[in-house]
Amino acid sequence: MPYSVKKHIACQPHNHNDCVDTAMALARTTCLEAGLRLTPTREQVLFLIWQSHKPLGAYDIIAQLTAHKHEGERKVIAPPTVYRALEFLLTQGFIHRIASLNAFVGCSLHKAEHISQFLLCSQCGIAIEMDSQNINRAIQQKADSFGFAIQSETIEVIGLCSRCQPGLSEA
Amino acid sequence: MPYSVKKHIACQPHNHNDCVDTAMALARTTCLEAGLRLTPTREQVLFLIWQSHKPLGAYDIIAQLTAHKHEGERKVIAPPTVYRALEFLLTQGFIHRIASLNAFVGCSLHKAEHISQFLLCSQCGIAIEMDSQNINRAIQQKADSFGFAIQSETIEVIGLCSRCQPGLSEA
DNA sequence: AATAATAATGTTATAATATAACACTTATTG
DNA sequence: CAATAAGTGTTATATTATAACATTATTATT
Repeated sequence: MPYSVKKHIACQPHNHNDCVDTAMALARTTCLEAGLRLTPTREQVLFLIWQSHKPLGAYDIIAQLTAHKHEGERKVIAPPTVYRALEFLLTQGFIHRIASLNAFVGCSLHKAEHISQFLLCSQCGIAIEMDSQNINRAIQQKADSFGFAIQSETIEVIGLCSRCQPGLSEA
Repeated sequence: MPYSVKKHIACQPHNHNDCVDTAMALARTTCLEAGLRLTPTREQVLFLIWQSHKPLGAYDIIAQLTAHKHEGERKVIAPPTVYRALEFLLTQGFIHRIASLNAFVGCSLHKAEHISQFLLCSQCGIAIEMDSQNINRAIQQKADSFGFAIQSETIEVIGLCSRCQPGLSEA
């Protein structure tokens, strides 16, 4: 691997618990400050999404919530419950929806904008969130040239991450 | 509207039959040269997609095929038939799938690459295909920096087209 | 604290999108 | 013309998402 290639945190060994903790803490703080309610359901859904290293489907979340329920609890989590939590988390910018995968992933940027730029590995499934001003500018420029007013963006680049390419397995 | 704003062909009054004819002719030629079969089903599906000014859902196509069948024909078009045709057309690059809409739209560029860049109007539904080398470069650059090998791209920018913005209705 | 208003969740049903599996037919090849 | 491959028909079902209405929990108001 060329020296100039930097590895995304998601592609390096790291203590993912820290990522999760940071994200959860940020969500709690943000909700507290904005007077929004990070209810147990919403918090659990956010946690499960963050804990996963890959984008998680809504029904995966349902399955995990059902599996992880406490002993003696009888409740079955139905789709609307999860989809409502997802909608809340999306609106707050805590997660992104990956349209090409019908799945959801934690937002690792602390911005309110509805811009979503991802590299998605077709082999291991990892999602690397980009934050490229060059991409933003290029898109803005092209949209301007058509008199098009941008509301939101879905940028999903499918390919092979550095770890999944033959001959690029070493750091 | 500022003078610098160019209008996409799709946003201008134009004889869309010409667009459709050109696209169909290109598909026929391409298939002929490549030894591929543009069967009646595939041709009909491509035609319906091109005829539509908005991205078309698979079940819209099924409905139209069923409605447009000739008198006396008894055949019911089932989902697999249409999805197979869609897969063929996608593979050949004759159409694109818009992931954020679960819909399909004709490819107005004559390139084999699996790059898909669209401006999608959230009001009128129009799909404007972009072909920006600046966007490509910016994405390629960012992908390179992560050692990520691009296979395909889904670039979908949602917003308001020039015709759907208040105060921008005149040419 | 009791009440009203609001927000969130539970529940049932169903809509919308997509594919698996196998049978059958049509086209192409040798 | 048989053998093979390619395409389609058919049935069933998987997957993703939402509508509609009842119930519970939270917050604000008397």
